[in-house]
Amino acid sequence: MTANLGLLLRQLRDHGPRSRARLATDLGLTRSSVSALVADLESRGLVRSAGIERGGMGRPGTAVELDGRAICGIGAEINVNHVAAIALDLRGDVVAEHRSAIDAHRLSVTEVLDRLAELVTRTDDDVRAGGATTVGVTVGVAGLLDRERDVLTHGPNLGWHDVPVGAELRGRLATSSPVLIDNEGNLAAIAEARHGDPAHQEMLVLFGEVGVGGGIIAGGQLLRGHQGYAGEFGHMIVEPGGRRCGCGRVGCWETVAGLRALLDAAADPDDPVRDPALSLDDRLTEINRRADLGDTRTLAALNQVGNWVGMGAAILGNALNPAALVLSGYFAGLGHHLRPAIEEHLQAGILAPRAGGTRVEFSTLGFTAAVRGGAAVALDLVFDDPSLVAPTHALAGGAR
Amino acid sequence: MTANLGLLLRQLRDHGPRSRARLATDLGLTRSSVSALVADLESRGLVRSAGIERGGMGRPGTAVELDGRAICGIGAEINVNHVAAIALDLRGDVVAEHRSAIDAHRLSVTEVLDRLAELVTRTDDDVRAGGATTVGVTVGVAGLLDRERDVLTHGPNLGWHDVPVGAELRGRLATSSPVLIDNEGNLAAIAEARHGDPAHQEMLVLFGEVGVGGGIIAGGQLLRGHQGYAGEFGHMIVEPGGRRCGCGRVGCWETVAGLRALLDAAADPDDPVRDPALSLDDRLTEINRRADLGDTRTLAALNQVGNWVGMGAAILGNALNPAALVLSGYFAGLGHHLRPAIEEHLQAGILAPRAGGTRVEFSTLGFTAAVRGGAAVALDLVFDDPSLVAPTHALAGGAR
DNA sequence: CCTACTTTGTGCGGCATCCCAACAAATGAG
DNA sequence: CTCATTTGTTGGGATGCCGCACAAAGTAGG
Repeated sequence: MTANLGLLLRQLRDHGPRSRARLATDLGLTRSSVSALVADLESRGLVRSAGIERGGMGRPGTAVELDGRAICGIGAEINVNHVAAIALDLRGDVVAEHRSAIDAHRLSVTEVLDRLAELVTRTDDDVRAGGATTVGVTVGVAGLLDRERDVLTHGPNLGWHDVPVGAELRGRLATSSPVLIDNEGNLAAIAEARHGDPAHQEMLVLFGEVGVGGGIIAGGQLLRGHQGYAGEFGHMIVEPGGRRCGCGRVGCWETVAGLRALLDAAADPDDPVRDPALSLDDRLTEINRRADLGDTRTLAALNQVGNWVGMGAAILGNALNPAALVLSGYFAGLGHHLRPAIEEHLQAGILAPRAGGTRVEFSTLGFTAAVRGGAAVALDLVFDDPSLVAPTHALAGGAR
Repeated sequence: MTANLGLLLRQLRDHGPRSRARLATDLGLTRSSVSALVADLESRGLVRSAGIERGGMGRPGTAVELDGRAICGIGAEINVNHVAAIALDLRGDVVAEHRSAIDAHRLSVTEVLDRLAELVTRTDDDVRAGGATTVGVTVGVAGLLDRERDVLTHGPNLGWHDVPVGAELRGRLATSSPVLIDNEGNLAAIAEARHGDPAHQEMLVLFGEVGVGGGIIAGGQLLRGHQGYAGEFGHMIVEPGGRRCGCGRVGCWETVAGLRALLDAAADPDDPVRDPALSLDDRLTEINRRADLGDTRTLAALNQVGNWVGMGAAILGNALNPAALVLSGYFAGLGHHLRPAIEEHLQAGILAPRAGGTRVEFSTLGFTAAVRGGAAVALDLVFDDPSLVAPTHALAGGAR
């Protein structure tokens, strides 16, 4: 069984370096089994020794830690304003990162895919230059995917329909490693789950940009739903008879909690913070500045959006009872000013006492969450079955 | 590894009797392994031969099926109007059933628990009389549970607070088998998942009574959330500034989709369909009768409730993308008249094309869903680890 | 400094589980 | 009646894990 190999690797990822003896008690295995497993993983270059670990009486242990030098996973992203790619090693450290600003509405599908393929190729070259191997590529796309047919069926924000992103990219990359496609919000959720407190096996991630998406982490794993459409929080109808949404319906959550709703309330149309030509980070910084100075209109807008975010989050909190509500994307950048309204509505709207123990957290990953999640999905191939990585030294046994 | 033992048992449960060869291809094992596993399970009395299975060329196979005679699981329920217990065998067939009408508001906690314990004891006696063994008891309660401390913390409908239901019942039962407690709506969801199409590994169950509860089935398993409070759909706030709810808040879903909302809209206060002394089944039958006759007030009330049910379900559908939306409890009894409004709002409110493939179904389990789910949870102990059941014949190997 | 004790990591025999290959059994096709 | 096909069983072998014993490397205390 190769299962315990992955189990051990995950334990090191989620809880950091530790001795073989500690691993044995943590995983319910014997020390001898762990020794054998560690030797196997070491021969594949996935773990290494990390110095002596003193602790009280008895012989000190030699800590084992993840070794990031052997393999990498690549995550990529196609968004309205940019394409990007990142490579993470087994430890989750950034090995390479490339990003390119685009305007998806002015470029053809082919051109966008060409750009992305170039970024991924450059990233893969960086990985190889470092002596590592890429085990997989996962591309996040803003839209609804048919993961069985490997096609982006509806990408309203991109203006794309029925694009076989995976196949197109595979053709351009000429790589042997698997190329997967996934939903942008889902990947962001995976990244937050990896990056946050590992005790939070149940979390709800809200990713705010122009739209509002996200993902549900249940039992430590992403909840995808029947056709992979789970997490389309932005289109929950929370205000019947409210504003019209880009999706054609009326009263969707993202019409009151999305970036546009905030900007409409906070600034006049000719205000620079509403200029799409400026970088989003700069615009958010300006909004924060105004709020810090006590500008009433800005504060009112933030309060209003925070109220709506909290209301929607409370609905989801009653349904899902997450341990943490992670706010990512533009929500994170304005977290300080949004928190009071969000927490107030969460407390008020959730049945369970003290909001069911749901903590409100703001992401520190910024807008790289989606690509990081993509890389994590690629790396999961190895965490699921470490025997995929061939042994390097001619040491112990063959590759299964 | 005992894992494949349970895997095989589940396969038989979910997909019916089949030959060893078929099991081998289904599960990705070899025929020889399956033979050994079946022999093991047979020695424990969990499976048996079920005649010859002809199919085309070659030697016919001997089908293997679940054997219900060895063990049973017991499910029980504490509700405002009744306590109940049921015993299901491994096949899911009803072996014994007992029910007792009560009024929880007029009885003390002790009296209610005494009543329930008596029902469970009688059910267990029936199981034993049939020559079977009870492997576990699961009690469903209408309220919020702290499953770690094994306590019902908040049961507003029952008027209970901080009652250690599990411990109290264990004291009264003097049985060695484990006694678990769980949320009523969650257990109903589990029962629906077992009873419905096994392909529906992702489903959303709404259980309507005075309150509205339910559960989320994701990946074939119940989603419990951080503290086990997931599925409290009734208290999602869908109508800010709406009606006051029993929970103290305003605009909860169950104030517009619960039984009381329907009755308020459909009948005057002195109408017999609003008489709590009459059985709920009879009152629902009367409502159906009026609707069938075309009574405009009744139809309008059903339409209005159906609209709210559909709206709430659409919110959850966007978040969860289930394969099926199962309506249970009083929704099921009025399914015929509720369906059009529900489906209309589901189609309108879900972003994914054709509502993400979510089918609307009405439960056929009636108000027994919760107890059946409880029994199923108890039986899961065996499906998780069939080696818990000691071999009966002095045949092959010891019990691990 | 030396001994007793504690904890870590490794080597070896044994057991359980599963796969592979071969073979007997039961049936349909010709 | 013979052959092809599929099923179920048997025995040999590989693998992964456990249990146990033992060496290694430290602390505590005299």
